[in-house]
Amino acid sequence: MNKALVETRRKSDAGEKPLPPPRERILAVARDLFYRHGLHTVGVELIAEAAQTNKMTLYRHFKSKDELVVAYARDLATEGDRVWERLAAEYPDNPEKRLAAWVDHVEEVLTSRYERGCALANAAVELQPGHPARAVIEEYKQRKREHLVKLFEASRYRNPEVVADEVFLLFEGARISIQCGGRGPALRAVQMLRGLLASAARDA
Amino acid sequence: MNKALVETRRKSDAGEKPLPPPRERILAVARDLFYRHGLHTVGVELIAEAAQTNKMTLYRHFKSKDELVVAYARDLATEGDRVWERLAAEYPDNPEKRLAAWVDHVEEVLTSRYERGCALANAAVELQPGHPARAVIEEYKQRKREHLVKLFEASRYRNPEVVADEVFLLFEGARISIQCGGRGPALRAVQMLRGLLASAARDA
DNA sequence: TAGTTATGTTACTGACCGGTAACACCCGTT
DNA sequence: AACGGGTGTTACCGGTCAGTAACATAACTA
Repeated sequence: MNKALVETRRKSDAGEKPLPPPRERILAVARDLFYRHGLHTVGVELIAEAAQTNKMTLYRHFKSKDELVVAYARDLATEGDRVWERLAAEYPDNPEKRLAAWVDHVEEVLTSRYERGCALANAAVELQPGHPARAVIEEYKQRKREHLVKLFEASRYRNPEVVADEVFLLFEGARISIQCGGRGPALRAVQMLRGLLASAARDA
Repeated sequence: MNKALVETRRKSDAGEKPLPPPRERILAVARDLFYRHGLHTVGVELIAEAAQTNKMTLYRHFKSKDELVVAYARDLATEGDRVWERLAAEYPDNPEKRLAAWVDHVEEVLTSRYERGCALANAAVELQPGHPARAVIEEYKQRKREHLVKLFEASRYRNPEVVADEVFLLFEGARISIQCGGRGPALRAVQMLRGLLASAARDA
């Protein structure tokens, strides 16, 4: 009995829903494994098998492991961007509500039981300075900060850049602290954020 | 000509100062290389050679690479503890000055050109949850937070735990952000810290 | 000087991992 | 029915790396 037959039957059998294309499966698995175990400890073969495929197919979609890592980073970055798009769509004319909704989102992230820090920051730690994925990561973080600055501007905070940086640092600190500093400080970050939004100086 | 002779002569020659014992050299080199390039990308052989010794001697002092990593973490942790001891010795009766001196120290760290994030946090990112070095790291971060809490208590801040957490998170966020978010927010962290110390509610 | 301990040297193993070749197979299209 | 693109399978290469064995040599001590 050929393994290929088994897999194939699985795909075309009536009861089973068809799998997404291999590239998507690989990226999905990479997101999970890279995040949970780190980039260096997870091999391509493991990813391929967990994605119910094999190394060859993986290498037909990604020229190298490094490129898979870049795709991984891009995937995370676009997902992060989508959060901001969603917030903008939900509250197109109310930056303050958008801000509050963002904090709610932050709360969800920080209280998730699976939180192991920001996946992009973790990846940056593991990658040499010249690695192509680092550009993706740094651009994303820049965008994120810019989103915050604009939101504070639109909400008429008096020092939008300063407040944005403070919020940015609190969030980043909270995420990294969950991994190695205990949950205590991180859980308090949310109420700090809310307090900061409420008390920072604003123009009328 | 034997390489051993060269090394030996180097040690006993008049002009050259004697090297510290191998274990110290290895740890010193490990600190440098692990920090700059990460735990996984640096091999034991590279460390041994950079420490002007060899793999065998390394393995006579450290049972395994994992144990070397633990020693590395311990080394970093004790150095961090020494900062607090130094501050306590310099200002034994003035917690406010100790706090200000700590912020000065933070400023030095954050503005160093070689900053690549907190070495212990970076290590935690690279290590599986069960790794023995993680306990070292987590205990250190706990101690650090406790130091801050006590300092804020002694300085009669009204909510020492809250302020300590905020300061802690700002610092952690700043360090990680230097690596992947640009220096902008991180550099602003110091003035935020000073502002926070000045404006937080206090008794008396 | 003899003996012991720490270190240097060389060479090796065994495992893992990134990446590739060659071929067989399935499926949709024409 | 023939074709072609995407996929599965197996086996392999070359390199790297953690860890060890065995022996030689230095440094220290009694």
